[in-house]
Amino acid sequence: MIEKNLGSIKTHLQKNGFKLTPQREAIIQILLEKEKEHLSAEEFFMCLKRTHPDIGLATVYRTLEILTQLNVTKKVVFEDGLARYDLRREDSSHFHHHLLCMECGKIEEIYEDLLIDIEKDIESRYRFRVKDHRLTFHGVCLECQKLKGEANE
Amino acid sequence: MIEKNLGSIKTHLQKNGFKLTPQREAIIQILLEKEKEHLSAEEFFMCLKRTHPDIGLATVYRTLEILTQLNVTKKVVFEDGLARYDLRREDSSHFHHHLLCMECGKIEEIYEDLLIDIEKDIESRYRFRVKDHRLTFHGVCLECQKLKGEANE
DNA sequence: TTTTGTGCAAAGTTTTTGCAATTTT
DNA sequence: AAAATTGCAAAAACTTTGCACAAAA
Repeated sequence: MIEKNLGSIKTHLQKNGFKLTPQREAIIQILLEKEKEHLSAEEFFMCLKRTHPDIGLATVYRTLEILTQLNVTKKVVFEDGLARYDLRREDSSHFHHHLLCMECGKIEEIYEDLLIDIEKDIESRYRFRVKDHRLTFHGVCLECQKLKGEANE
Repeated sequence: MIEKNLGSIKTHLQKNGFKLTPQREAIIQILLEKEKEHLSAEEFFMCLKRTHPDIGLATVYRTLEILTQLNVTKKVVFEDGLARYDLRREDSSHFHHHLLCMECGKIEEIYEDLLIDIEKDIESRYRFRVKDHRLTFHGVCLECQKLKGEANE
């Protein structure tokens, strides 16, 4: 339902009774531009400084909260405790996982649904209605493996 | 390697050059007692108040950090941003996932490795050396489904 | 014109740190 | 005795909130 373009997100906001402000638009713009990054509120704020020097950090937080509520973004918190906001690819599905390098801190994204069968299994065996998930693999990325001169096990 | 009993964790601490203090012992005790809960540092602190009224919150944080470093505990952060510390079942494996109810906030644990094949796949296709993972399903637990009078879809 | 949103500053939370005193080994 | 650990209070880091003013519908 939600496409990853400015227009549809704007429409979606309005349909839900939210007003369209330049600040919100700018934040959505960043979201689309930096789709593969995993920006924190502070980082959004920094990105916006150039084009919107007057925007307040509180507005960034408030907007990201609305977008998360509207299922446009997904709030993800890793073990550092920082909240990050990722654009959701589609509305109903949730194919989106992370590979977090323990050496350099880099975060890669994976866009595959690895969990379809597992979710079905959880639903039937635990009688838990699954709506979403968070899956992150912690490990060492290829670059850091090379740097450490690791032999392939 | 690490068993879930006080003695072995104490030995493990000592082997790694950490001293054995009553505070640390008390924290490990709570960890073992409340194994199925997902206590934050503050909650550990509260639990300890009765038996160790003089313990400082900073000590709780410091000890939990050491235990995490030694792979005795696993730090888990959900979307509320609060750090929680779970006892690891075993040292090398990592069979431990969560079901987080979006209605009542309850956290259930699952002790099955659902991800063995997926991890192998990630290792070979992304060349990412997987060391650990975090998997949480967000959804509605059975009790809340009943409360809401949901029909089974 | 009514309602919602904004920026700012202040307050709230959670976690970390510096340091003198204390405890472990 | 030497080294590590503790509690406390202060600081840091991140996020939320109150409010008067501004902007959108």
